Order: sequence, then structure tokens, then C-alpha cells
Amino acid sequence: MAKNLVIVESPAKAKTIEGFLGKDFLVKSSYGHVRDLSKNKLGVDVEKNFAPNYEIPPDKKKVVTELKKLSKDAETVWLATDEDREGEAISWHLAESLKLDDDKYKRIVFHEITAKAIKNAISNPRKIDNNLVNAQQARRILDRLVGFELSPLLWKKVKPALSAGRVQSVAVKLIVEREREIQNFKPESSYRVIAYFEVKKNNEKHSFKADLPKRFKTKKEALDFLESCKGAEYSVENTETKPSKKTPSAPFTTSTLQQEASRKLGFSVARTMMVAQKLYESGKITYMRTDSVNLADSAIESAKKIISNQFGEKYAKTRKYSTKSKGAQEAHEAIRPTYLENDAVAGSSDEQKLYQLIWKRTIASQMSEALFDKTNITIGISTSEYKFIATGEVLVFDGFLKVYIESSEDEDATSESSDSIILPPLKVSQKLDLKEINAIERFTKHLPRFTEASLVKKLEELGIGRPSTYAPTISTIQKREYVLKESREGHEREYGFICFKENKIFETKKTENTGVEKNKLFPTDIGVVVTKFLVEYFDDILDYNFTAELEKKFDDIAQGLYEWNKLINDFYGAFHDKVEETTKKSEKFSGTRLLGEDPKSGRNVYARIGRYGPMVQIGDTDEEEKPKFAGIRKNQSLESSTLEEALELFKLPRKIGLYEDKELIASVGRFGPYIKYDGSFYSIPKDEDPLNISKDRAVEIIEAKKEADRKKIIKTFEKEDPDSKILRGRWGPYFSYKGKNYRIPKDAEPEKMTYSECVKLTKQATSPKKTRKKKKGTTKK
DNA sequence: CAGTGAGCGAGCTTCCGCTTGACTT
Repeated sequence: MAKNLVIVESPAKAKTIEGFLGKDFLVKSSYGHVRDLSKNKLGVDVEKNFAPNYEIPPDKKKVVTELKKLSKDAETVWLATDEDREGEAISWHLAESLKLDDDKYKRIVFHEITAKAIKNAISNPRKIDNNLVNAQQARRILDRLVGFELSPLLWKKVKPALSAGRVQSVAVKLIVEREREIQNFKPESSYRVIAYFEVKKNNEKHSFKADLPKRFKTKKEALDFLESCKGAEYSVENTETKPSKKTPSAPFTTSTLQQEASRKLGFSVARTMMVAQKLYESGKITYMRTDSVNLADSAIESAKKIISNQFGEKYAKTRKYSTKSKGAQEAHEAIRPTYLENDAVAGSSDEQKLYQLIWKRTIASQMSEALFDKTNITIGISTSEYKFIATGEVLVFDGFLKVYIESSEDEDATSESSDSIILPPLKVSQKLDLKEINAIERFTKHLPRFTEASLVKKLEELGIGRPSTYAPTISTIQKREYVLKESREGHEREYGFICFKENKIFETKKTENTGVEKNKLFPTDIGVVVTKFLVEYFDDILDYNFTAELEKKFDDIAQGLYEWNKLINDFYGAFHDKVEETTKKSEKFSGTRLLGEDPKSGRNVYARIGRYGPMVQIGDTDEEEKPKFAGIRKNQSLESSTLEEALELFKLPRKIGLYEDKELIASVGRFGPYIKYDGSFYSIPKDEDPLNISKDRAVEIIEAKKEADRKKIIKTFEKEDPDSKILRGRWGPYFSYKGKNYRIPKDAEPEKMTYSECVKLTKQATSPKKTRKKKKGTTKK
């Protein structure tokens, strides 16, 4: 038996460390937290000074039992969880649930997974820091109280199964507020003036462009300016060249990795994390949930060698980065390749792409800055006070740009960041030939909508959420249907274009496409109404500084300056009163809007949130005749719906004719618009309207679906059992038998399988399937 | 799975942060 049991949080980490420590050490993993507040109850005794009731969740029973057994056999248990609030708490929960006496365990910490760091940690053990643990308990309990009191309030006042919390509700609010700003935004236009000049050098013509720094508010001003240019001469008044430089960005943290993978590879934040997890588990990168930009000394050294060998010594520059983000706890390293000498790895294409991104970013972070010469040339106009400015940028030394160019935040920025803009050599008082001047109408732009990754960036800036929760938070707010990730096509917009050439002015109108959105986050009606509700009654929790202020208090607790239950008590009194008070108010918070009067019945028409989502309603509930309801369409919104649109919705379900003597009915259901025909349902594509879909189109949809279903069938067994079939599903071929489905093994040829072979499959599969089904059933009950 | 929406009342939903598999028709 091993004398020493070391417990870390992640199994991949355990495997690595075991290699460093030799045979007297057995290294195991706790798989994160081993205890938590009860899943379905509040789990906090509000009456007894907020005493928490911790439980070992069912999926953690096995690992706790195993660790308990191993710890009994060991002389010393080394609690080696992360050195942050959560890590300290994990150690404490381990000590509690494994019943470790004070002299049985030692607490150690390290920030990088290197042999040196671990041996150093082993020789510097300490005890569990109870203050830090208490800070975690305060965090955990406050989050539970907020989440488990606000969510039920939403169920009562807005709609069942909604949720609210310190992190997710602020994330939604950011999107709701940004959308409101965008809707209220009125673009203003002005005229931007660009001149194109030409100079001759060695009989070669060089052309270049120059901007007028002044923007003209109106077309008339622009025209006046161009008019003044008639007969003008242009000459160089001043030239100025200054060196400039660009420095590389810090190595990746979770948040910056998510942002760059989104911009450069088009990954969602969840996809980035899944791929990174794979790379981590196979030992190719360091831990992927981190807020630290720090690199291990050994990695810095190895980077220096690789850069010197590959690019030359002048490309290497050792850099240490320090974090700028609020509330960073820096329990790990930055995300980097474990072995920097591997500039590529085997694996899926996603893994290769993400690995290369990480490799380049890490290497670049240890490289020299790129050097530029920036030239500004002022060009005078003989007939005007205005000046043109031409700017050039010449790359003198590429430095880190050799391996890595960071993507720009601004999606519309031109991608010339690494290319030089070269100006011809020009002398002061040199005369220039004008080719033409363009005055182009440009519009101001609203702030961009959030992408998943830019929302993560914003949350990190506000100190809200942690590396392990960014991706889950983003999917929660989409799962609750508070926000929608959507792409939208733009629309055409006309803009003025004035050209000045050979002393003549030509005016035209041109069009451009504007408002294109790709994978952006849009708030839904539910998101808007819930945010309105929470901001109205719980503005303190929805405040962007709420978490930051709390973090200061948690720090005080961690330093032993304040008691954790006192902090909770300070918060809970007023909070709970507000919840009670709001509960008592009888009216629902459903974002109701009176749209007008139904011309047929004279009854009121409303739009509001109902039990199943946004809907329109004719008539009031206290009237004798029951109100009529209809769900609103995906592309409509509560805030902008009109009486006309609402009345349209009541025209469904709509009979659209007969097909082979059976009725075709178009309507909208839970899963969107559909056609009902012969007892079956056929979905109408999103961009088509069930209100005016033609009979021919309906038949087309039905036949297409029937055809697809036919293709789904690989084989039937008319003789043996007409209800059993081999079908093609999302996960490959399967056998459908007596209402259940059985997977067909990959190496089998489904076309050639006989009925008895298929039935054999069902026999093999029954035992594990049954036990799982049972489990599910009992947990539900 | 293709309805629903009031109100009754049963029983259910829900938070944030740590961590992975087992499993999908």
C-alpha cells in the first residue's frame, strides 16, 4: 500500500503528477467538488445563522467511497487541490467527508504542473485555511439564496421553469440593454473625402490616397468644398516619419482563448472548451480553465530556445505578463502547449486548429515587438484652407507577427494589419497630380451586438463568472430562451457619392448592404420581460457592480476580517423582505400591451407572456365569453407587434384545400408552423408563412417529407414482423422493434441483416437498457 | 410531439463553481 495519498481535482492532472512523485505516492482525483448543498431543497437553514446542509451528490458517492478507503490505508493524505477559494473548499469538504484528522492530512498547493513545483509544494505543507473556506461558503450560500428565491418568484409572476441568478441575470441584462441601445440608435451621416494622387518616379506612376480629416455634415458642405477645389494645385507641405511598434498579447486564458477561437475559427464557446478538454486530457496542453497569463519558467526557457532556433535570436524576447482582470485567482498557468517543441499535434481537425492557435499565441508572447515606420504627409490645396493627410506604414521588423496576428475586435476593420501601406518618396513643396476626389456619405454605427465570446469578455471585465462557468452560463441563457443566437441578412441602404474629376463634379447614389449579423445574441421577449421585472424589484442584484462589491467582502472574510454568516445576514434581510413583498402583489408580470380593439367583436386585443411563451389574446378573462389565444410567431416580438399582426394570427388554423380527398390544414404549433394532413404533421420551413402558403407548396412539402422518410428505411421484414424495421437515424443505423430502438454495431452491414440477427441484438441490449430506464424512472418520481 | 393560455391544486422547475464520462434514435 502506498504510504501517501495525494488528491487533486482532475484525473488528467493526477496522471501527470504521479509520474513526478515515485512509488510511495498514489495520486487520485476528486473530480471537482465532492459535496454540495442539497440539489432540490434550499439546503440553507435561514433560522440557524444560515447553517448549510451539505450532501454528497449521487454521482460522487463512488469516488468518495474509494478515496475514503484509500485514505484509511495511507499514512498521510496530501490535499493538493487548487490554491483558490473553490480549491480550498474542496480540500475542506474532502477532509470532512473522508473524516481526516488534523494530523492525518497535509495541505499543499502548486500553480504549475512541473516536477520542481510539486516537490517544492511537498516540502512546504500547511493546514486548511478556514477563512478561505468560509469565503467560499459565503459565495456558495449567497448564490443559492439568490437563485432559489428569485427563480420561484419568476415562476409565479412570469412563467414556470424560468431561472435567475447573480451571473446569468446580469448576462441577459447586458444583451437586453445593448439591444435597446441599438433600437434607439439613429444613424447620422456625414461625407468623408478621399483624394487619389499620382506622382511620377523614373517614368513609373505611383498612386496613393489621402484623407481629409474634416468630415462634412451635409451634402451641400461637401459640394462647396469640391467646388472650391476647381483649378486648385496640390503640393506636399510637410512629411513626418515616426517609428512605432506593436507588442504581442499575453498567452491565452479561458476567456481570451474563447474570443480568438470564435473570431479566427468560428467556434462557439462550448465547442472551444470541448476541444480544449480533449487536448488537455491527452496531455497536449495545460489546464484550460484558467484566468492566469503566467507561464512556467521552464516553458519560457523552452520558448526562447525554439524561437532562437527557428527564427533567430533577435526574434526572442522573454516577457512576463500580469493579469488585468478583476477577481482573477490565478490558481493555474496560462493555457499553453505542454511541449512547446510540438508545433502541431495529431487529432481531429478541430483539435489541430485549436492547438496551433495556442502554440502560436504562446510562442508569440515570448517574441520581440514588430517595428514600423509611420509616415504622415500633409498635402495643401492652393484654393482652400483644408489639408489632405496621407498615412503610410512600413514594416521594418516583423517580430512576433511572423507567427501570430491577433484578430481585431472591430469586425469591419480592414484586414491590412500586417501589410505595409507604402507611400512613394515625397519631398516638401513637391507638386502632386490629382486623379480624383471622392466624397462618400458614411453613416455612424451602433454598438455591435454581443457574440458568445464578446459577452464572455464583458463578463470577465465586470468580474462576473469564472473560467469554468463562462461556457455553461452562455448555454443556460440560451436554454432558458432569454437570448437567441441568430444570423440576420442585412438590407440595402442608399448613400451619396460625389466624384470630382478633371474639374467636374458628378453626383450619384450608390447602395451598400448594412445590418448583417452573424451568430449574434438577440434578447427574446421572455428575456426582455424577465430583465424588466428583475431590474424593477432587484436592481441591486442586477447592478453591474454587485459581484465586484461582493468580491471585496469575500476577500475580507478570506483574511479573517469579517464573519461569513454576518455577511449573508447583512444581505438576506432586505432581500428576503423584497421577495416576500413582491410575491404578495397579486398581479402577474407579463409585459402586457393593449394593442387595440377587435373590429369584429369590439373586445380588447393584448400581447403578453403566457404559460407557454409570448402570445396574443382577444378579450379579457372576466368577460362572459372566454378569451381566445394564439401564440406569436418566431420573427415577431411583443414590443413591436401590432393589432393587424395579432388579428392575422387568429386566422390559423387555416384550411388550404384538399389533396387526394383529404384536407390540408396549415397552423402553428409548439415546434413552429406545420401542415396537418392525413393524421400526420409536416413542418413548414421557418422562412415561409402558413398564412399564405399555397396548396401546391403544401403538397410539395408533404411529398418531400414522405420521400425523406422512405430513404430512412433500410430494410423491412414484411413476413416476420411488419412493424419492425431497420432505420437510418442520427447516430447511424438502428433496429426499431416493439416501440424500442436498438443500435446496430458499426461493423455490421444493415442491408444484409436477417430478422433473427436483429432480434438477437435486442436480447443482448436488454439488460443494460432496462437498468438505465429504471433509474431514470425512479429519479423522476 | 403538433394543444396549451383563467383558476383550482397536485408536483415539478431553479443558483454558481469545481470536475468528467455515459449516453443518445
